[in-house]
Amino acid sequence: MSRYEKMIRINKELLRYITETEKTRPDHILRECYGPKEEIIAQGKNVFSVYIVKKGMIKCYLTEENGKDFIQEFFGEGELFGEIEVLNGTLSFCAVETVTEAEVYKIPKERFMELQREDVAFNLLIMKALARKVHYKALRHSHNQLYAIEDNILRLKKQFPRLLETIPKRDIANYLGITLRSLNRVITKPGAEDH
Amino acid sequence: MSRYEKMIRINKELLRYITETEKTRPDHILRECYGPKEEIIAQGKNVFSVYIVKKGMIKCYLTEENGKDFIQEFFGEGELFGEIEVLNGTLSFCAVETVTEAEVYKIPKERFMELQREDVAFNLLIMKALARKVHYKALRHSHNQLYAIEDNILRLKKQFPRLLETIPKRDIANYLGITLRSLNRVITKPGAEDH
DNA sequence: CTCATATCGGGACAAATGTCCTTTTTTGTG
DNA sequence: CACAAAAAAGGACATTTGTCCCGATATGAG
Repeated sequence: MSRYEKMIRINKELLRYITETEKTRPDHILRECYGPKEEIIAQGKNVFSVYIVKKGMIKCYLTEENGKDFIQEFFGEGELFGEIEVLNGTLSFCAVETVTEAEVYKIPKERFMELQREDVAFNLLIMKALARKVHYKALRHSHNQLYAIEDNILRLKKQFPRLLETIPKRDIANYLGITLRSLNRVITKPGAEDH
Repeated sequence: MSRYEKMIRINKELLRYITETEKTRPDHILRECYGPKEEIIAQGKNVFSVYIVKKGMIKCYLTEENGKDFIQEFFGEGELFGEIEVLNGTLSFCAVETVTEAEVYKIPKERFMELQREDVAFNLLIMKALARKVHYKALRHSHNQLYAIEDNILRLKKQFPRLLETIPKRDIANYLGITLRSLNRVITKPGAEDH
């Protein structure tokens, strides 16, 4: 693992905290359930709430003007989303869509901002979550850019051995910012023990 | 410009705030001056303070195990650094080094965390700064990955017309995660009016 | 001024990656 | 089951990008 975070992002601390908070002070903390492949946030639209994943896997991706998709992150338990747009008052620059069935906590933005001011512990958790995202993105971009596709795939498989059986190839390719063809070539390549 | 942020990051709001704060409540807000090409933070070391750029241009880059460098950001006036490591309690994953002469505000980490709790306005500014970084990195990574080198350079030149005369070629290449040779090829290429 | 050192520019070739297509397999739905 | 649609696999070729050079041109220290 070394210094790298797992491919599918999780945040146990935040999950624990929000679970607790929802039990003891459930004011305005909602819950929503989704089936697979449902869109939670659309690209280019207003974002009215901040979300924390309770269960399931969710992907966050953006479609470029040339039609290509790029997956920014896979969100797992405890991961946060929607906070960027709420904090900066911008439209969503990504689409957020479930991969598996999923359940999320949903906090309306006004309530979220209120919580930031009132609840110091929550505030710190959110700050840390943001800092982790920056850190993660920095390392990921650097790697993707500075190593060949093969190295990047090997790295992913080390972080997440069941990668190829769990996540559709197209998503993996979009996560790496490469074509499906290139992904297949590298996977099939002699020496790359599939399994 | 459209939805893209400038290449050299600035944060006027934060600069204004810290300037004001330093005047009226200068407790533990220090100032430091650097010449060009001085290292402010070393990769892999402890970070003891959070910094805000007062003046000058600073680069933030990381050296991969294969010896290649990747520039994460160019910091201009008001930009924040060191906060990731302080918040997460990790070692620096980047080196931070002045490009031009520069002056920075320096806040010891204990004082920074204290300010987070005490000063709601400052806290919100930092949260927003973090959210901006995530946003910026997301768009940048997506572009770099999904477009050809030529498009990426054109985009940079649109954001920052004096790019090629201001920043050394090697730095531009490291910022794009490409080789110097590839950069030169694209710049020289017929049709790419240099100027 | 002079030498050592960065920076710059580019030729020639190799390797990596993308594009375009076709085929097969799997999956989901009536 | 039958069919349409999605996912997977991969051939053939074009293009992009990297590697390894070498020479020219600044730039800075003594």
